[in-house]
Formats: sequence, structure tokens, C-alpha cells
Amino acid sequence: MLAFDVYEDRCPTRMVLDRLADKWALLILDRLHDGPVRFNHLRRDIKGISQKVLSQTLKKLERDGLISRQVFATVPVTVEYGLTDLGRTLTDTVAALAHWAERNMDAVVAAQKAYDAAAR
Amino acid sequence: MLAFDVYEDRCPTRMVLDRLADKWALLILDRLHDGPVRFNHLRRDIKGISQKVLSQTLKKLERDGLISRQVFATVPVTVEYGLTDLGRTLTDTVAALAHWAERNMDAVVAAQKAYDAAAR
DNA sequence: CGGTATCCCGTTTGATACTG
DNA sequence: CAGTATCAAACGGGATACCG
Repeated sequence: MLAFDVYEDRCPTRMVLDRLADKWALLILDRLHDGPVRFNHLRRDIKGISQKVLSQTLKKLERDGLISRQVFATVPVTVEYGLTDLGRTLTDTVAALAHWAERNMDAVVAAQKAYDAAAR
Repeated sequence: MLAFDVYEDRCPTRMVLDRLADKWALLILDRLHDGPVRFNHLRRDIKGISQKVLSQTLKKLERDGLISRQVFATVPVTVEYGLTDLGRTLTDTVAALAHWAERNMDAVVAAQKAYDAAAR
């Protein structure tokens, strides 16, 4: 079980956990695992995210020190997002969570069907 | 990196990942790690969660086959929530994520201060 | 005890347009 | 290319009240 304070309201750990409990953040962190990616590339790769939400999420992750933003003075300007050292310490765990989802999605979908079939 | 389909919109893996990307769900799953817990006990332990949201989250987790709900015909009625076998396969990973948050919250908070100090 | 129903409001999101 | 600005619409979540 987790440390006691994780269950406390307004503790720093909970704030961090809150930030990680975001599907876009998890997908972005994982997508950056292989190296830096540009803004619109990320936007295209992560299907369904809007420009606005991608921008907001990247800003939060940068503020948390998990990703870095590097601007290149090309015309037009190019921006690359990559993991920081801190961010890299997290990707294995994120990948583990996502891989659980990949491995067990069939079981989850089956459970949902069984639950729904029980007619609530 | 994750399998390609994780980045696809409306894929089952993403649905599962969405569900896990919920701070309350993560806290509940972890809290049930040591054994079944009653509704109001859970409500008291996980500070800040409302009755409504706890009820909703438990229902979703039960539908996903991650937790089980057992009703005892006492007066008044008693309800215990516990992990299913499927749920138990997930708790280690959830704990890893939360422990990362515990270990690295100082670094994250420091990064936030540095970012904010840079005056945006 | 363990919920559900209702109202209501703040936050989030999507769509669209615009800019350095 | 990589964003920001703005507005409306949708959603989630808190407060409260009530029920088996």
C-alpha cells in the first residue's frame, strides 16, 4: 500500500499523482521515449488530441520538469519536445501501465459486456 | 514505446488507459491492495472524495472487472469492495506509479518553482 | 449503511480565427 | 510551424436531500 499521506488531501504527492492521472500526459510521455518530437508531429501521432489541449498539456509537463522544450530559429520556427532526466525516470513505469492495458484490454472488455448483460 | 494502436483514437487499449488515468481509480485500487474495504471506510480513508464520485468510480471499476462488490444482509446493509484476480494483476504497476510520485515530488515541486520564477 | 436523484455552477473542451 | 485568443457548448463535480 502507499504511504499514508497519499490519501491525504492537498499533499504534494497527490498533486503529482493528479498530474500523471491524465491520459494525454501518459501518451505524450510515452511518445517521447524514443527521442524529441516536434509539436505538429506529436499532434498527428496522438490521434484525437486538439491543438489547444496538446499545448496545455505540454506546458504542464514542462512546468513539472518532465519534458524540455527546445526552439530552433528556422523559418518557420521549429520546436522540439523531449524528455528531461526526470522524465526519463518515469517512462518505464508509464510503459508498464500502458502495457498492462494492452495485455488486459480483452479481459476488461469481456468484463464490461458481462456486467452490461446483467441488465442494470 | 507503446504499440501503435495505443495512439489511435477509440481503440480498446486507449479506453482502458483512459480509465486508469484517473486519480481516484488509482487511489482506490491501491487502497484495496491489503483486502476488502467497506464503502464508508473507503470514503473516510481517501480524503477529499465525495460520496457521488466514489460511487461512480467504484461502479466503473466493477464494470471493468477490476474490483468486486459483495453485499452482506446485515441491518443496515454492509458492502465490501475488494480486488478481483484481474485487479490484483494491476496493483503492482499502480503502486510503482504512485511510488514514483512519492519519491520525485520534491523534484517536481522544485521544477515548478523554477518555471514560475522565470516569469511567464 | 450505502447509496440515488436533483440542481447548479465552475472548469474543460471544441471550433474557429488569428499571429510571430 | 507552433502556437494564442475567444466564445459557446458540454461535462464533471459539489451540495443537498432523500430512500431501501
